[in-house]
Amino acid sequence: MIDLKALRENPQRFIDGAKKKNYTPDIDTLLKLDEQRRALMSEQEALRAEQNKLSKETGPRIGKLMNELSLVGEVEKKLIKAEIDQIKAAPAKMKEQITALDAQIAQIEPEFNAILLSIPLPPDDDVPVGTTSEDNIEISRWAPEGWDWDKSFEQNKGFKPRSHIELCEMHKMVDFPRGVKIAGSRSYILTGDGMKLHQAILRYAFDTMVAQNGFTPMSVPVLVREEAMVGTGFFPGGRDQAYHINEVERGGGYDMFLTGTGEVGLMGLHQDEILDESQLPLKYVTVSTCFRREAGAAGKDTAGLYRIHQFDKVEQVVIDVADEAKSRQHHRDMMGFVEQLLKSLGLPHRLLQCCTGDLGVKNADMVDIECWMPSRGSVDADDTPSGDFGETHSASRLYDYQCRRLNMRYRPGGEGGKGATTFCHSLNNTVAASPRILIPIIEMYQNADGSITIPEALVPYMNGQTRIG
RNA sequence: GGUGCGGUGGCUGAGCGGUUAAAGGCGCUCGACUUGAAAUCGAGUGACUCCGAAAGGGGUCCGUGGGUUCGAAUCCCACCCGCACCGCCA
Repeated sequence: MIDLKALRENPQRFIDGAKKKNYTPDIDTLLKLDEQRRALMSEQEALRAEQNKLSKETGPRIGKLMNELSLVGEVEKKLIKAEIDQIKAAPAKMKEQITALDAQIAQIEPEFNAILLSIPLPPDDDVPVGTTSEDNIEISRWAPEGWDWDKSFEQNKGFKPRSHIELCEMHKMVDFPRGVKIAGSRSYILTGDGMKLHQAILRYAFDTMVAQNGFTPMSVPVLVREEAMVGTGFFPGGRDQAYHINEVERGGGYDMFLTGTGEVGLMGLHQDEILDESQLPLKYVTVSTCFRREAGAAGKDTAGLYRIHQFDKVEQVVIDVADEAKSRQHHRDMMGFVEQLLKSLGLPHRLLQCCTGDLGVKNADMVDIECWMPSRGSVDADDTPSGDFGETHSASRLYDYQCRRLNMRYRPGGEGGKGATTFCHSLNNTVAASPRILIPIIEMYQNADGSITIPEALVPYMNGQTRIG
């Protein structure tokens, strides 16, 4: 959520920001509603103040009279009752007005909140302006020794690549038909070495974050309440992307949603808390199953392990003080951890600075990391794919947008600090999402005969196995 | 699923119709004592929001939402969450 005060002071900044991101929130209406709402509220507050003052004066008086009532005779009783009624009349009138104002405010509120929640965080000024992912800008790329970016896979390796789909079938690593039989389109079953490799990469990524990079390991719920989805900024915008467990319809108290990333659980941890500055930064890592409806992606990437409804992901999250420089440093660090991991796996990859149009509501800045996937890209006359990058990671910097929604604050000023409570900054980044990351691993480590060499770093996680097929 | 109890400030915990933003304790801040520290003593210390340059003032908040009442943390209803015991299942 954006800062309403900041919006009042400088609406243009948010109008421009939304435009750069290709969003069209009705900011004018919001400002109007905000003004109306505040006018009504201060009117109501004035009445309340008067009411409070009055009841402070008359309250004890009524109490005293009520007491006397039981002690006196019939004649006095009548007199006292009359006095009580008189005293009661004044605040009763005020109550009517207050209730009426209440109703007016309640009428404004739903639209007001809906617009406020939908206003995107303006992108940072150093984020390139653009409309689609086409406008993203490559920052850097890396490949292991022996890989020449100017040459095709065949020229590099001396043989034509097989796609991960072919390779998985060859070695019985994935059973697509049965996955579809059980769970429908975009479903799969990892089998044998496929499942082993999947577990190996997840465990390797997770262990690295914990043991080398100092992250605290956590488990998280993947079935969550709506508040967690709204709080982390995925709702209302991304409602279509989440599976919805309709518990209310069958008599339950509330509906639930399957999370599309461990970020929801990790960020939800400290919802509504005031943290001690000395606790920060919090660095969490989790591995969780992720669910995505892929609504709107019909017909896109239908084959293989690239775009699927369910996968597992190691996710890193950092929560720290509201300091832009620190946030930027965390962002770099978190990307560094991924690069380190990809280098240790020998996977060619690049960093892409996402343009404003590709950011989504909650990000001020986002960098995607893409691995080279030989089976992607265009196909030549010979039916050989050109290879292309495929997104495997996404590193987001959100300032306080998410923590504001989650009401996650800290007290600045050192131990037990005395400063005004401040919303934290948050960041998140993928560490490894599998099976998608199996695509570059399998395809880049294939040999001419179709066998697959296990990347050295994963061998310990494969019980010493060095080869598939 | 059944029964019982409970959800109050950064934490703990009292209050159970008006004098309650809410005792006490812990924590924290400042001060005194001390060579320094600990201990001790004294003072202070909720969040959010509106108006204001500030000083200051107003309002809201005792799980959430309704209701009763002139007035609700306190009474009533619904829901959410937690704990204990029983039952059932792993």
